Amino acid sequence: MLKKLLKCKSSKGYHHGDLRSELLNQAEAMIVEGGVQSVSIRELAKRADVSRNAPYRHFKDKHELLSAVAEVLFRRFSALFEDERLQNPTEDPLIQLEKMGQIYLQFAVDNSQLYKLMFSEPSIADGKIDSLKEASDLSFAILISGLERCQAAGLINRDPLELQGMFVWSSLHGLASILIDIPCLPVEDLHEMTRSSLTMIRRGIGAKDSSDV
Amino acid sequence: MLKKLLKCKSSKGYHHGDLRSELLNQAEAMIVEGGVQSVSIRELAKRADVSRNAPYRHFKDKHELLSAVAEVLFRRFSALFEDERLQNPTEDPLIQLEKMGQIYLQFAVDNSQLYKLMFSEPSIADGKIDSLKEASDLSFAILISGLERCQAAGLINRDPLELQGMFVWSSLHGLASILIDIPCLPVEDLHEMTRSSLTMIRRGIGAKDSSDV
DNA sequence: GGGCCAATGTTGACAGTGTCAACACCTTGA
DNA sequence: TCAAGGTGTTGACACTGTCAACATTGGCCC
Repeated sequence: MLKKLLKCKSSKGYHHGDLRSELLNQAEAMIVEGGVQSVSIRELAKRADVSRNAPYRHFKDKHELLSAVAEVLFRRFSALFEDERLQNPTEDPLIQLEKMGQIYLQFAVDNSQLYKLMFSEPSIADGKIDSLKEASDLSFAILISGLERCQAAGLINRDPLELQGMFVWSSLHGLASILIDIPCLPVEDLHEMTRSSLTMIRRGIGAKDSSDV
Repeated sequence: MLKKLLKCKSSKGYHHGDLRSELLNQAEAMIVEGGVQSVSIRELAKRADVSRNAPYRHFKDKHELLSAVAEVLFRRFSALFEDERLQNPTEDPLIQLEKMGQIYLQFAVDNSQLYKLMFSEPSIADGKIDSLKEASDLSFAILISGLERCQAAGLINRDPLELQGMFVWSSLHGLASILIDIPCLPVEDLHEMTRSSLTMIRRGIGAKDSSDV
């Protein structure tokens, strides 16, 4: 076992040592460079310095490979939110929620190709890959718990958590998708757009007074 | 010209008559059946009963073909909203807006594969295809004008129209995308989910009272 | 230690794909 | 009538995902 770790990536023998991880990393790099479309198993294998069909020893097919990448991303994504909360544990939960929103959009814009993969791939959809579903549920659970604390503190309405979570997530995901897919807006506007959207998520578009900027 | 129309789709000669439309229709059908992924130029040509490279006389490449399909869809999409407004021209603009929201989500769910194409294809993104950009802008313009009327009637806040439109569109698009890509929710919930989202778009998640169901 | 077994990597093969180039046919306008 | 150009066809190429058969290795039991 120790030997395996030591050997990893050094003196290339017949066995690679940690090909699975290597493939995931290279696939991610390829996606960043040219989008999901640009990923081919053969090119991927070439990058990992391995023969064209080696990846099939670690992933049933291309779809399973991409799903695995998506899973890694969802976990990294969730970790961003966890970190935020761990660093400021006593903060006003509503402010924490807003920060999460900013983190969400920043991640999506900074990693647009990766973000697209996370949702576009028909991967969460077919319940085939349990670990992926689990990883994406985790992100949602963190959002829900944030909303729960806000409700407990009387900072937001006591609507059903699922519906509220769905709405917040929708709004963020929608904005992220639009910013990514229709990049007519200069990136500098991201901050204004984000702030404005978060404000509207809080107070909606309508009626009542709007005296809080 | 008349001859061309008459000949269209009858006695197949060397020239098809209206291959471009035929290709668009068949492509749409293929997308509905198996998603964008399932569309191949060759299979498409086979369906149109024409040799494999004939499509290239009408579309530079596959991307341009799919963009053309997307354009058709955007125009059909916009027409749905226009129809709604034309049928009830004097209605309360806020109610009109809510109806548009329902139409939006219904279309997205009923035509999930087509809806995905409209946004997922890197088509609006690269400004290459002007007519597509124009078609998608049209949808947004209709939304904006709806919001404008609501503002004029004092039914919603007088926030900048672009920001407001962006927020509403984000929320709808996000919900649509999630419902499509993560179909864990039974379809019966669509109505409840839609209603809840539209309510939250109006009054947000937070603070103030929430005494209006 | 020796030898077997499963895991891992490799090569051959095949059908399918997008797309370019060269050719065939047909409609139309001068 | 006939040339031109729009439209459809066929050949060719490089590339892809993936199956099947084979090669090599590391680890485990005797």
